[in-house]
This record gives sequence, structure tokens and C-alpha cells, in this order.
Amino acid sequence: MTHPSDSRAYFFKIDTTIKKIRNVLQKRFNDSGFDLTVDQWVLIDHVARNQGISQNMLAELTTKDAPTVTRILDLLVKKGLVERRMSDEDRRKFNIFLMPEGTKTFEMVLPVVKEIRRQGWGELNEEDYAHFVRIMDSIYQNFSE
Amino acid sequence: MTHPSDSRAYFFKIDTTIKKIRNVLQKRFNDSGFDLTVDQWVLIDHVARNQGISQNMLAELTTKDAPTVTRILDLLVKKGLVERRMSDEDRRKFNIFLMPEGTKTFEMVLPVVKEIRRQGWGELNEEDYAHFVRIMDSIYQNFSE
DNA sequence: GAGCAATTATTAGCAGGCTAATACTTTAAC
DNA sequence: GTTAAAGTATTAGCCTGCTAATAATTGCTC
Repeated sequence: MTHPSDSRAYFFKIDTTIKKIRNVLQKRFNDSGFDLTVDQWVLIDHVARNQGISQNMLAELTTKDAPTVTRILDLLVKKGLVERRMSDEDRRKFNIFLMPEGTKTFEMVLPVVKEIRRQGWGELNEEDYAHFVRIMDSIYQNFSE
Repeated sequence: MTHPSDSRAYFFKIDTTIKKIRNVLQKRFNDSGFDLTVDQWVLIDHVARNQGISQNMLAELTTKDAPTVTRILDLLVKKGLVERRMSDEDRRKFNIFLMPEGTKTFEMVLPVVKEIRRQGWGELNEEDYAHFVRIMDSIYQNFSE
């Protein structure tokens, strides 16, 4: 390998790592008795921090596409965790709110998620984090032109 | 953020980056007239480099699960790119081979993929690559205990 | 060698990522 | 004000990731 980019390694490593993280999160959710997928959690997390957010905005913040947000919200509504309310100013939009059960879920799951984040990061330090962000952002940017 | 792991950032960044890479690859495939998904390419790549490989082994090398490998191979067989041959020693196994069309596809797509890898890695250097590998492996390891 | 456990691959079912097409609403242009 | 363009959300259809259950074969143990 004369240049790192000649290898499949970086695509593969990113792919494998994100799968691992997802697996661990999901298993921990299941073991904790949370009836929730990782992506459902991601939406709940954002709604909790941005009550009344639009689906559009949710899609942008999570880098999910609109149809996916629609479907995940459908499931969350069905579970009684989240509510769609017609927007007053713009009738094309919904404002998304947590229901009481959703708030409960958020508060129950959050500490578990934080613990997993800590576990994953382990002994890596601030400098590592800076490298990590720089490299990831760089790859992203290199593909955004 | 007192500690990087307190933020959603690293999970999110990895997730977003891999999505970006996949999108760029797929779009470039489409624009080049390749009738191929990214994951179908990944399997072709591995079969090309390991003719006769078993599905099991393919799953391991690609970190895909067995049902996914089965389905992707079904599509590749349907497209005439790949062939399943009964293994002589173990009749539970298939040996996977590229068909002539598959080899053609491999040789046609590979340079495009290499070019995209190069583009993504951009001006990052060997040292960055070392950091990248170390951090990713570390996260993976922290979740494998 | 009979019976049981492990291995290999498949099927079915749910969830999420993507594109394309559609319905509805708002905004802009004339 | 009417019409055209843009924005918001949904639906449908394909592909992939995951789990659980199944079928077929092999290997192990007695």
C-alpha cells in the first residue's frame, strides 16, 4: 500500500465500527428491556432537546431522509412516545412533541446511552478526539465538492 | 462538554461519514452506468480476490450477516456476475466464483472505486491514517469486551 | 454406527436508507 | 388574483441489517 487511499481499509473500518456501535447499543437496549431501536432513540433524543421541531429539521439534524423520519415517527406515535401537532403558521408542517411516556423513555434511556458512549471512547483523550473530528470532517468535506 | 464521550458527536460523525461515502459511491456508480449497489460491489471485490470463497467466509470478511450475503449473492447470480458451485468436500458449502461478466464488471468498476477512495482521503497523510486506524480500532475494541 | 451437537445456508419478518412520484400548502411572479 | 415554483410530508418499491427459525450436512461421542 503506497498510499492509504489505495486500500479498502478506511471505508471498511468506518462501516465496521458503526455497525459495532449500533449492535452494542441495540443489545444493551434489549437487555435493559427498552422496546426501542437505536434510530428511534436518536429521534427521541432530538425531539426531547427540541420540542416542537419539524420533521424536516429532524431529518437534517439526524442526516436521515424524509421518508425514514416519517416511518420512524409513525412507529413512535404508535408506541405513544411522540405526538404530531399541526403547525399553526404553516399547514404543511407538523410540530413534533414528546408525550409523557416519551419523556419517561428519554430519561430512562439517556443514562444508559451515556454510559455506552463512555465505554466506547475508553481511554482515548481530547487530542484523539481532535484528530478524529478533523479526519472525519476532512473525508466528509472531500466528498462534498 | 467535559469529556468527548459526553457528546453524541462520535457516533453521529461516524454514521454521517459512512452515509456520505456510500452516497458518493452509489451516485458515481449510477452516473457511470454501473447497474450495481455499493454492497454488491463489496462482494464482487472479495470474490474477485478470493475465487471459490464460501459464503460464510464472505460474511466474515465483509462483516455482513449470513442472510444478507445470501440475498446479495442471489442478486449477483441473477445478474449473471457470480456463480455458486457446490463444494466437493463439504456439501453444506458453496464456492463462489466470478462469471466472465463479473470479471468484466470488477475490472470496470475498480478504477472508479480507487479514484473515489483517493478523493475521500484527499490531503490526509500517513500519520493521519495511523491515528484513524488507532482510534477506530480502539472504539471497536472497547465494545468487544 | 446411532444419536446429538455444531456448521452452513436459507427463509421470513421487521426496521431503516435510498429514489421517484404524489398531494397539499405556501411563496413568488406576473 | 391567478399561475407557477418551491417547500413539507407521505407512499411505494427496492436493497441491506438484524433476529429467529428451519433444513441439510458434517463431526463428535458413546
